[in-house]
Amino acid sequence: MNAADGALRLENQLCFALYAASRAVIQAYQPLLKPLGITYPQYLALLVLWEGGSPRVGEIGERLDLDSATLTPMLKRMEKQGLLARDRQTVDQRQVRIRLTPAGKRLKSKAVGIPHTLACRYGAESIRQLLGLRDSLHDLRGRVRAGAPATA
Amino acid sequence: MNAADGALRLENQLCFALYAASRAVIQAYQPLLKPLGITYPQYLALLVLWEGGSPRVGEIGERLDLDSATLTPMLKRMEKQGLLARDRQTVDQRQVRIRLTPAGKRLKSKAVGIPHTLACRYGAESIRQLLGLRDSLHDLRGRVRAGAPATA
DNA sequence: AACTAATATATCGTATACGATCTAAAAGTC
DNA sequence: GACTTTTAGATCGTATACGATATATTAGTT
Repeated sequence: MNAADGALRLENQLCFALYAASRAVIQAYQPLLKPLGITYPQYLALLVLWEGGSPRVGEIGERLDLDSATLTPMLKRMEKQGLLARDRQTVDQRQVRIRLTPAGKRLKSKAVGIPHTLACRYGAESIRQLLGLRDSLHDLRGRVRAGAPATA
Repeated sequence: MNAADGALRLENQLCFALYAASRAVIQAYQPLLKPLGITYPQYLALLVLWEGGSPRVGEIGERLDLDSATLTPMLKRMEKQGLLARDRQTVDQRQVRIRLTPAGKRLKSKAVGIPHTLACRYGAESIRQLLGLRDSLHDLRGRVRAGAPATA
């Protein structure tokens, strides 16, 4: 019943609110992604690829904040599903470019309705609120990451 | 370049803002949790246990939104580390109660400073903003979960 | 009491995450 | 040009998540 109890209470933690909300939203995507045969992280990778171009593994990683330890196996699974191809470059043989197959490109048309469907499921009073929340989260991420390097 | 492109742009997605911010914040916890020898989900379970009592696996799961498939292995790891004990009840042999060992209780004193340290790392202009963000996230989680049952 | 339904965990399989390390190739240096 | 450093991915080990199923036990029904 001391002061620390309030500070350590689960529901008071911003981190838990984030963790729980993130998982809840990802679960809300499941019924929409299952018909497409993809997982939520795969959907994020496809969002990057649908924007065009043939990014390298590392470029996708920069967008999603994921490293090759996560991306390489995931991209290989997507390759096996026929959604994309992984081409090791000849100019710089360290690099691997990712490009969508026709099947991967076709999925985009099936996905266009997803953001709107989810926006409805968010059930917010106003879109503006959701946009504000989104921007606050991007800000928070930036501040937390900025504070990360102990050498700064 | 049609309207759908904006809707499918990665940075426009609230879900991605959540996903990325959640992972960034969890990573910010790592340097603080490593000295305690625990992971972030284990820290969340300890927050529940430090509140007192000997909750069942399912009760911890209700608080954290996690099921036994995730909790049972995690709690077993924590048991092996000597942080807690898993007692199958004799009254109802299906139930397993979790109670902290002295070592598990001692960890609390090492953790009391963590929320404050993180609050600083969030680098927000005001605490009020962070509290507002936290509450918005809890609201969002409630709305998304409420919309989940397709039979409702 | 025998049978059925519901409940509480546990287990299994698959897919992330991520720190640490490995490998190969490119870049920089003397 | 041989040597060192850096870089891009890949691999390994461990720890979550979570849908699906299994197991054991209790509750409910007739």
